[in-house]
Amino acid sequence: MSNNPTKQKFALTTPLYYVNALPHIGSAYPTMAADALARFKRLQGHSVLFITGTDEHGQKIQRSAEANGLDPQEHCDRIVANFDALWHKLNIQYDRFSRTTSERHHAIVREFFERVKASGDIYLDRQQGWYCVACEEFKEKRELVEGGYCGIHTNKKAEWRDEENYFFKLSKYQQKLEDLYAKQPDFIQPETRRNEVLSFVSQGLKDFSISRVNLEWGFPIPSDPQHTIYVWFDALLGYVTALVPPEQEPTLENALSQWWPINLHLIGKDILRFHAVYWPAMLLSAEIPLPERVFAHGYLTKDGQKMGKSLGNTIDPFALVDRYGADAIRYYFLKEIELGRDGDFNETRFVNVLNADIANDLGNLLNRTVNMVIKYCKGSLPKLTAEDIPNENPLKIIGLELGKRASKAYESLRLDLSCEEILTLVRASNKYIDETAPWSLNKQGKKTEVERVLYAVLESIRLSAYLLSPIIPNLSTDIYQQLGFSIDFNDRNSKDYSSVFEQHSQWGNLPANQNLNKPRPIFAKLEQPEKEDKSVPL
RNA sequence: AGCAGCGUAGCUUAAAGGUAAAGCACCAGCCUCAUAAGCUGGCGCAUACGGGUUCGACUCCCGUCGCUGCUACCA
Repeated sequence: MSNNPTKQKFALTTPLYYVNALPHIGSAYPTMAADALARFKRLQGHSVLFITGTDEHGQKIQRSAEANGLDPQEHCDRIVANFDALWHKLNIQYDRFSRTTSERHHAIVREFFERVKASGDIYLDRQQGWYCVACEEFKEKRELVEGGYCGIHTNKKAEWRDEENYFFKLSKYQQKLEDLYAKQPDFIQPETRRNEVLSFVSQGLKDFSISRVNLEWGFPIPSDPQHTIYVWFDALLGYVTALVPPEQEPTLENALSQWWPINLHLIGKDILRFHAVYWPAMLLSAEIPLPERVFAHGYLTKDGQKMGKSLGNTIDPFALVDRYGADAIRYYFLKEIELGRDGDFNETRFVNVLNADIANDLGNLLNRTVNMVIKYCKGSLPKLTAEDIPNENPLKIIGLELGKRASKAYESLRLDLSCEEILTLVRASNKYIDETAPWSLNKQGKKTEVERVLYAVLESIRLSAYLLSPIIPNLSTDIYQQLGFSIDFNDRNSKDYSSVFEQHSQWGNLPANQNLNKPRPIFAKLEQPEKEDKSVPL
């Protein structure tokens, strides 16, 4: 009866977040999505490695630290603690937290650099031009405003620099990259992002510089410590470092032996090029197999507007979780926004969605049904199995297809669609109750019919909770426990549910005679936020 | 500026030539097992605008307006 296929491996990453400031909703969003996918894969019985982490080098970090009177490392440690705290608040179950300031990472960076150098893809060249310290980059003359100030940082005067930098021969990989995109059409997702990359690459690739002089906070170029390795040959390797089991030596061999190639890099669209062009080229140079998929998520707006410090409309993820709880936040961002597109946060909409879907449709459904079981069936599940429910039963019809449909949606990172699919069963269940009216059946003494109805509904709730557990693990656990299970969806190692996806994702899995627990609302209805005084601004 | 994409009911989205759909919000009716939840119905008289192709266009073509993204080193 062992239904345990060979464990498939699945490794995925979030971006390694830059620690120049406290974590914001823009970091929380992809991390929640990645967590949901990781949980789904674990649910399917896959062996999962979920990597997140931080990118901690660069002049900006050094500056931020100085501004706060801190040593850079101390500064990083503090910010990292905040990231970690937020991940815990949001119930993010990462497996590895990769920090680019770790010694282990240094070792990987060094080794990787040498590999690429050995391929003849690194060379020293002179770079001259106007340099903006704030941007940390060279500017074209046309990008400067009057007086030689940076166009972006108009209070910063660009400095003339004439310096030697190390370069990576990206140009050499033009054809190989184009072959890759053609051969692996799914390498870059979604489609619009892929098209952007294709168009970019087709314009012809130029080598890019991978070192800076006058940059202290970073790793030195191994053979030439005057130079510091600049972002991409440092940060991207953070994914690789994370693959080394903690007890093993940080070598490329150890890193690549078990979990490579990474199956999914979930990133923001701002760093698409680096993941979809630079990164595969670097790996080709180092003769390392390529990741499977790079998926760029969209950006968030608040009430239809770009978020920004200057606008003063940022969303504080800590405050949001404190106010509404992790599951509510996860649900909103994952269900209401398609991952590959831009999306909006609006508190009124947030409250409406949570109340409608979670408090009313799902929460109340559970509550009303468990109550009926207690009243009409003495508190334990009917002695029935799925075979006792006719195939024409509307819930059975939907339920039997749901596992497949939801899985397909999860696989393609359409978490929104997955939720929507599941909700159709939830809604149908409420409708089914009204149509069959178990309270009337009970009065008429039709015990068997009451039991069938309640069984069908409870099983539908069970399946819905199961399939939603990657998104709302706490609520799913709560539902399962009221249904009499002792399963905790936050228990990563639970043998109770991992590896038995085939059964649990199937409608008809509810055990007969199980004792239900006392019904209590799983999610209290939210109040609409105070209406802001919206004085017309015109 | 060039290239690409988008613009559907108050909101979020569906519908890739054939009577424009769903959820939320709002209103009414019904029910009572339930978290004033649920069910039914209604409202909203929605395809940015202007042309064109077609028997027929949200869908294809052209133009206008608006928004977004990309156009190399934005950690």
